[in-house]
Amino acid sequence: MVTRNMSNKFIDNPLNCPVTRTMSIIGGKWKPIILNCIGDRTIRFGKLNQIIPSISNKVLAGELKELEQFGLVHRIEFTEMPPRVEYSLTNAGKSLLPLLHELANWGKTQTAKKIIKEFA
Amino acid sequence: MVTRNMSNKFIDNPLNCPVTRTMSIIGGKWKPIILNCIGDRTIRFGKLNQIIPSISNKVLAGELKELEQFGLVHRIEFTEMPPRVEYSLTNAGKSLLPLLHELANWGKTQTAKKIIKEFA
DNA sequence: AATACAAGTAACCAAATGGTAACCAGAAAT
DNA sequence: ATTTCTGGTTACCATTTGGTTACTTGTATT
Repeated sequence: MVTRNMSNKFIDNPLNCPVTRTMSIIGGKWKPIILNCIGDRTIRFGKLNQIIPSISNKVLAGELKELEQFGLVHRIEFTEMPPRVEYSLTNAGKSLLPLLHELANWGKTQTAKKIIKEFA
Repeated sequence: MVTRNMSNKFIDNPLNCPVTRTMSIIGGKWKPIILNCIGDRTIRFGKLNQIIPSISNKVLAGELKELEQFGLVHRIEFTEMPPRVEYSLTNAGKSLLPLLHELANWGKTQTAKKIIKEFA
């Protein structure tokens, strides 16, 4: 199995393609939104759930756990009752912010809005 | 259903979130790779299939059809035998190139490579 | 007469993803 | 005594996505 990218370099495996790597890390329905929502602040689980009410807490918990395993998100658990958990981006996570910003910017264009309007 | 983005604006529908819009247009396993592979050139179906051998021609055909419907890809069919079809990016499609470039760049970082190595 | 070519399509199947609803802990407030 | 608070987990189900194989078309070559 051989993949070749735009500059005609051979790639023996899809994960050697940089675009594929990025997408397999932050692709999916919720990850970029979550990362973007955390941004530069420290935020509690419940607050995230408020800001993105259309995500179920099961899925939110799962995505956050994955992002934490990837080292993109930092999780601090306070052993209180009721529990408190705070999330923030690690430096690796913050390195994604410019990309996420571009993602958001393109989504603001008329082009994007028109496509969504027509097909969603 | 109400979503609020980083700047704390309310969003009554996930598709009012720019990040979600972009992801629902170019997200998925293959679309960003295909767009990036087309880039600034005109390219035949078979050539794309050579460059991305790990995609089945059924899926490649489907993704290209969607991208064409979105107005991101231009398709010219020559009525010859055997058939010839050429794909290129429309201006709307080309407006994605900076974003795709950023996507690729982040995928080239050590951070990305390390995550892939550990979890794929 | 059979085979190859390019660009798909059709039928079918497997896996990943996402969603729902119920439940848990242990202290504090009603 | 019951309800509330938070940050989850579990079991289960539906949808979406992606993948495999075989087939088509008309001309040209072996």
